[in-house]
Amino acid sequence: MSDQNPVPEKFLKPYNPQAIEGSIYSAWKESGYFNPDNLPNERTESFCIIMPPPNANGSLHAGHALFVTLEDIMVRFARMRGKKALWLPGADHAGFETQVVYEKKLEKEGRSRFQMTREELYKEIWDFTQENKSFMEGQLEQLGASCDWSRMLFTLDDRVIKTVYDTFKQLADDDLVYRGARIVNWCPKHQTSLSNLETNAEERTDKFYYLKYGPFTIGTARPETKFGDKYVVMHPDDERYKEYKHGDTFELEWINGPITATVVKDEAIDMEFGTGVMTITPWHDSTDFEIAERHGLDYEQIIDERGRLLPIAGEFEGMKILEARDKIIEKLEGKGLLEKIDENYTHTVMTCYKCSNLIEPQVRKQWFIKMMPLAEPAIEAIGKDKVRIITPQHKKVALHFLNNIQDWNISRQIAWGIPIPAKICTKCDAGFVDVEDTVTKCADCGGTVEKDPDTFDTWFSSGQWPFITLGYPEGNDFKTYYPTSVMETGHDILFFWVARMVMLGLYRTGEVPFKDVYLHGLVRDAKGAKMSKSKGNVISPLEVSEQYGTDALRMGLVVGNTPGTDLNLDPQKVSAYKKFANKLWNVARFVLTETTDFEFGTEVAFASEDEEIMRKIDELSKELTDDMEQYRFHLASEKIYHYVWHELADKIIEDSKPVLQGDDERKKRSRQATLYTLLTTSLKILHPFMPFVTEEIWQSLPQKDADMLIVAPWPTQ
RNA sequence: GGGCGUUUAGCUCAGUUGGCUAGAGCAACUCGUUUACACCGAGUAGGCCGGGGGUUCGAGUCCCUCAACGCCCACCA
Repeated sequence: MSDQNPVPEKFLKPYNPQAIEGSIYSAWKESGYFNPDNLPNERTESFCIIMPPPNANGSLHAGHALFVTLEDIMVRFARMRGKKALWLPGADHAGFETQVVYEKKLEKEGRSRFQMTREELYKEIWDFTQENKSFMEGQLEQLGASCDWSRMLFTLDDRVIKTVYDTFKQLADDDLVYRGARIVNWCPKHQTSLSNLETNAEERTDKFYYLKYGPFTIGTARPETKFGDKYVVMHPDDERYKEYKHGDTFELEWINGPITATVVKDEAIDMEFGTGVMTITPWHDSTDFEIAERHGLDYEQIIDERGRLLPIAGEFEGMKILEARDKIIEKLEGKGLLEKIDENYTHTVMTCYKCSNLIEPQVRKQWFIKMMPLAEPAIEAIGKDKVRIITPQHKKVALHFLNNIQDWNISRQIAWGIPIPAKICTKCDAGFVDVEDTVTKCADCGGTVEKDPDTFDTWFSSGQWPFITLGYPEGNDFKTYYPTSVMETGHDILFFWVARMVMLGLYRTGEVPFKDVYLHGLVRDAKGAKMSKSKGNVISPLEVSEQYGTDALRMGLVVGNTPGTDLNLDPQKVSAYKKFANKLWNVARFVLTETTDFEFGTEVAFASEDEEIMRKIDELSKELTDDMEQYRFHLASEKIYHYVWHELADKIIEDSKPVLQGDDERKKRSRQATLYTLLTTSLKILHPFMPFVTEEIWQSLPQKDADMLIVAPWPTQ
């Protein structure tokens, strides 16, 4: 046997991912092919994915590994199919999230953000994120992300801020921005307001107190808010209280002495609940706030931003609400105003999604965006599949959200974020949008103005990410790649991010930001439990990648993972795909060993059984292409796995042994050519899923149609 | 209180528009040191596809209903 195509020695040992992944990634990077401007051959059709920018505040977790895998599969597939394929990476400053992470770090060091100036804090968090950002880029590389690093963008880069300001100004000019005293979700620990989406509803069992309030009995779970209550509210149709008229006043003895109360009739009252009568605390309760707004009632702050009682509480001033509660009840009991206590009252309370502390609603002046005018075009786009959410259940959920959308509070009282370009009057508290920084005095009262100290909700800028990253309005990338092909992200941020990108994208550019939406689920542990540090079941994708190889990790994340549903990451499953990588390695070894004497470039007379074998892989390729176009990666990956192992290796190779060792030269040559084609085709269709091992094998092929597999033509091209 | 989803082999899950004699990985069992691979091969066992009803020549797949579990949204003091 002549040896014109020698088999590289590396094939004599089992496949070792750790030894080759780094150098393969470097080779791709140096090739420049991650940047679509450098791709070979003329490419007319463009393809673009904007990466959901990972938060620059820690390591990548399993969810990141999943999105990298899915998006990398899509972009590699598009690249091989001859498209101008761009995957644009980013890093997110992640406002509140990062500030919370940093505060914890400060806490560990025995420091606190409240002892620092905003500037000091900002500077420190900036350095912290920059460090994390480069760390994170290395981790994305480890996972094989074939994204275009030359277009990398950070969410606090100047270009981002400029575009965000332009959008804010346009919204203001269109009368879609207002500053209003509204009740907001206030977290006393984090000292900021939060959007509704940033709170959790938690069921709790608390005491429910029945208190004598003049001639009435009122029920409350929060006696500490009742100091200023001077309105007593009941349903207009409640027969029990028909003798009391709206506007009646009466004197009564209350916590800290006699007060005058006024009767209010409002339909918000549930006659079945408690006694059907309640007093209201408009400053600290959203229902109460709305009742007060409807009737033009007074409201007064009882609890400060730290969760302590204000002077109105008299002797209780300065106490934390929970400490005060029992003492207040004691006093009420002493005065004979406590009627009874229901010990097993269950209700839902709002908690901060980060610290789980009780949300203390507060009335504050905040910037809001009117959402209905923005939501309407988005409802149409999603309803008519101009933005096609490929999982029908999420389409329904998104439409439901948009149809019931409420105005969006975009003010955050934190340092880490994009400052709101606005001025506030120091005298009358009026607010003015001021992107050009030209407002010097109050237009209402002539008073002096100061910069608004608040920052934007981070999702306000993130919501503009697709068109910002592509350089709207003038950038060439915007013209080439917008609307982008697909947005792939976690279903948990459908409202936070996806819906807002659709609304703001349509608002700003008049076009949808992406044509398709692929939502993946939560990555859970092997048994389906949610990963958490406290449970100790967190699986680090980077460790898994080091142990089994990135290709195996990727297969473990994608095989059987139906779009939109949660996925269990099982190291045993990943281990199985490590074996598969080795299987492929040995298939390559076999084929290369058996074709050392094959003369490439000469005519082959194929035997009919070989034509049949090749027809089958062509069929498979077509089927896979269809699956991939329809985002059925979970099926495509499994089919390739099955083909390579149980068809190519178990059957075709086994059946080939006698042919290759036989003395029919024509048949042998035909089979050699066939096996070689099966190998190259398998490498191609497997490459989006297992990029490293396939590229490593490709580099050792004596005959190929592209220097690198990453740009090799897809079999059906 | 609304909405969405899940229920298929011991475990974790696939099963795309109804054609399935229901699959995969892991686990289990039997055999096998055949020069691609022991990170292996050949084979075996294991499921009234949550319950009930319906549509259909045909249902894991469509419709109704019940049950269990899960998720999301929501201002009951």
